[in-house]
Amino acid sequence: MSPSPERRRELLATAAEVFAAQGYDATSVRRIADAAGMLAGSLYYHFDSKDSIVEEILRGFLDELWGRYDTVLAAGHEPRETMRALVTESFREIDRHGPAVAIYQKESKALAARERFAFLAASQRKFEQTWLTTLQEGVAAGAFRADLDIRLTYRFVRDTVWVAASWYRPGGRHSPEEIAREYLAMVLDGIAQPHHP
Amino acid sequence: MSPSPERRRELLATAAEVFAAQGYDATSVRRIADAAGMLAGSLYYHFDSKDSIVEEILRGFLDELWGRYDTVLAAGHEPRETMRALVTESFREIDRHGPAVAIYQKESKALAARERFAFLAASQRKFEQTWLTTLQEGVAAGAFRADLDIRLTYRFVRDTVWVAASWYRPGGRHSPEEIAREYLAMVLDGIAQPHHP
Amino acid sequence: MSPSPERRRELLATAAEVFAAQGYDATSVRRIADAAGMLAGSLYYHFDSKDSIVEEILRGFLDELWGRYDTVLAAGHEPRETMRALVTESFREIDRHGPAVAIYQKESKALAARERFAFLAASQRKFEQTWLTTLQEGVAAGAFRADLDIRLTYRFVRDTVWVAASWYRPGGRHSPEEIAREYLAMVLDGIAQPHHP
Amino acid sequence: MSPSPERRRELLATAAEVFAAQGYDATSVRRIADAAGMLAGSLYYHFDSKDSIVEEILRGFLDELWGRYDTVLAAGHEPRETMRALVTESFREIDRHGPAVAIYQKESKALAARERFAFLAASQRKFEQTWLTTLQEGVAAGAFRADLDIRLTYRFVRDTVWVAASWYRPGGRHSPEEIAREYLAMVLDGIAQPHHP
DNA sequence: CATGAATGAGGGTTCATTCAT
DNA sequence: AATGAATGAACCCTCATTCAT
Repeated sequence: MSPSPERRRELLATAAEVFAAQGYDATSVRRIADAAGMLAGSLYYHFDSKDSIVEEILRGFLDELWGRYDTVLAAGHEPRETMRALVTESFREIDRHGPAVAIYQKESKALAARERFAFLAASQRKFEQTWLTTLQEGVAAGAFRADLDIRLTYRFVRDTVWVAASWYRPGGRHSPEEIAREYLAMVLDGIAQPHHP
Repeated sequence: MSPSPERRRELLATAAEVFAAQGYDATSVRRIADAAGMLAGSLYYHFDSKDSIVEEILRGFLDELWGRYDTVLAAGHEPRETMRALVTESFREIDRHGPAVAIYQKESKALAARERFAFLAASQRKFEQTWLTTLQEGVAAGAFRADLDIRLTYRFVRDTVWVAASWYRPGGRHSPEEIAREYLAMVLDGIAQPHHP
Repeated sequence: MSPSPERRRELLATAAEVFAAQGYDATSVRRIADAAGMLAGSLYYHFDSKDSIVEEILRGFLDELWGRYDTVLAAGHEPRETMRALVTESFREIDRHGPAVAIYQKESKALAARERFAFLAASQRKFEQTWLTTLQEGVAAGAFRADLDIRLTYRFVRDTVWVAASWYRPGGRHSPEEIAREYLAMVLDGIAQPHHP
Repeated sequence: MSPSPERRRELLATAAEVFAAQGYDATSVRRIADAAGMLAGSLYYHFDSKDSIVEEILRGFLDELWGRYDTVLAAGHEPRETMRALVTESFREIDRHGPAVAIYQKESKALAARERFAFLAASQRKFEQTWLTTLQEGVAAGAFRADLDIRLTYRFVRDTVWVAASWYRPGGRHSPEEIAREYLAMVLDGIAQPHHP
């Protein structure tokens, strides 16, 4: 539609930041336009609607994420390594597209109920499948404890990873790889001192 | 203020469910009134404003929660037991007031910026203090690994616990105590099989 | 309707004060009820509606006023004395029912357009008639200047008298009779020093 | 703010007429929009709020008025001439901005209590100062009667001048200068035939 | 590309009024 | 006589969206 995809990308980045900071419903189109240095009406030259803006933000994020996830999964690692790679890619995604992830984390549940955002529900199902499979295979292979409640563990893992988007700031003290390592250490081996009485 | 606290409590429960399901900003006062079987204007006989409704929901939740937390902390357990008790109380609170916790989890960041909701920021600081202290004492006592990044661990723990409010349904397959146990097993001892190569 | 006319009169006095202080439209029924120490709905035991309250206030004021005016007019004084008596009665009315007069002064123009308040327009016409006649007779009798613009003078006189209700406080430094005397001195003989060059 | 001051001025004139006719509180924003041939919401493209509309109307009126008053006062006339000039300017202002003056006359007392409209109270104080000084100097110079009650006279003069806005119609039988002359004749020399027994 | 001006729906809220108790 | 609770209409205002320029 618009002849300048760069301007589009700039506007999407601006919108994502505002959406992430204030919430989708609480953010007015005018607020985004202000941040972009234009009038509200002018945004409609670039986008069809407010909905289409979040949609594009979320699709962009999920497309990129699944590109990386699929590469990881196609590599056919053993479960522990698969988990490590998925978690690392997730934190990298937070590093690259923090606002988009924050929007996904906060708004996707409400948005997914609407037809336009059915892709969110689809992605979520695929996500769940991926993790459940990985965890099950890990248990089967003896890499993970045999007494794990797989669904519960999946939920904990999923939430902790994404919720990091709400506090992570790029360029801060920890690189995404460091955070991933720390997180995996906690989840895999626990925070308790092993042979403590 | 209003001499019928029962009706108030009913209305607060109704409002909490709607807020939790749709988000605070996306929920109109009319929507709440519908769910309560009355007209929008009638809500204003019981409450001053939409803001005052969430405020009361959140204050009620935090007051009860801190009552229990303070009891735990006053008991002077060793760090591992303190952690166990705090996590268990948290899941119990989710069991009792799921919607309130979900609202807290999703909206408190945006709300806390407003003067009216300064108590949210205060509670958050106290929360952080409590966990950081518990973790530090645990490390000092040799109960937790010496190489923990305390702040990072705090964030992971905090988020995973509260985010459970978004999927937990009371009366489901798992009691809050079971979920707490499972969660603690994961966080304390990890999900990895201990002596796996 | 109500078996206690005293309570009614109290309530009317209270309402008149609030209406005078804040304006009819800006005053809510609840505000009046607050001032009377009851709930808004309870007022409807005594009165049919908000309109009926002002109506009763204004009718009471005009009935009393016209009672006095009619007595003055029936006395058949010469024009100057008639004017003096009318002005004095007006300031006495302000002294007795200041709030009612203030309401009349501020709201009657807007209210008079409505059928229910047609008596206001009727009173205004009678008022105008009375003053025009008095002034004309005064001119004819040589008591007032021959070159007066009667209608203009009527308007000035009418407005200045009633507008005093907006600042007059009973029990203040000036009695209504004093104010009337001062006012008449100004209007009849002017404020200028007679033989000033 | 808005780059089309003409439209703004048109809308302000329309709003002033409606406010003057019905009263500020009794006038809905929708009513103004109707009179302007647009929808209620559209007014908010031009103005921040209903309050800001009256504010701009009243500020415009007072700014212009004080511009003229200050010129008169700076000329250093003798008291009688000052009074004549002030009254004449007042009626001219009514001629030019009748609705604004009518709003000022009817609503300023209630509005002045609010912080936003503090400039009304300030103007009123300056107004009072100006008239009291003029009258006092007139008495001192022997131009006005020595036995005048200055404050009382000020109130009468102030009210009669402004209250004329409630009946004056531009383009009618009397020019503002004629009305001023008639008014001054009454106030200065009285309406009584001088040597009447 | 962007603006200026408007629309129409819906937002939170207030209010006069009603009525069973 | 008065309360407690509710109604329904209207209020001021915000918002996503449109479109001629």
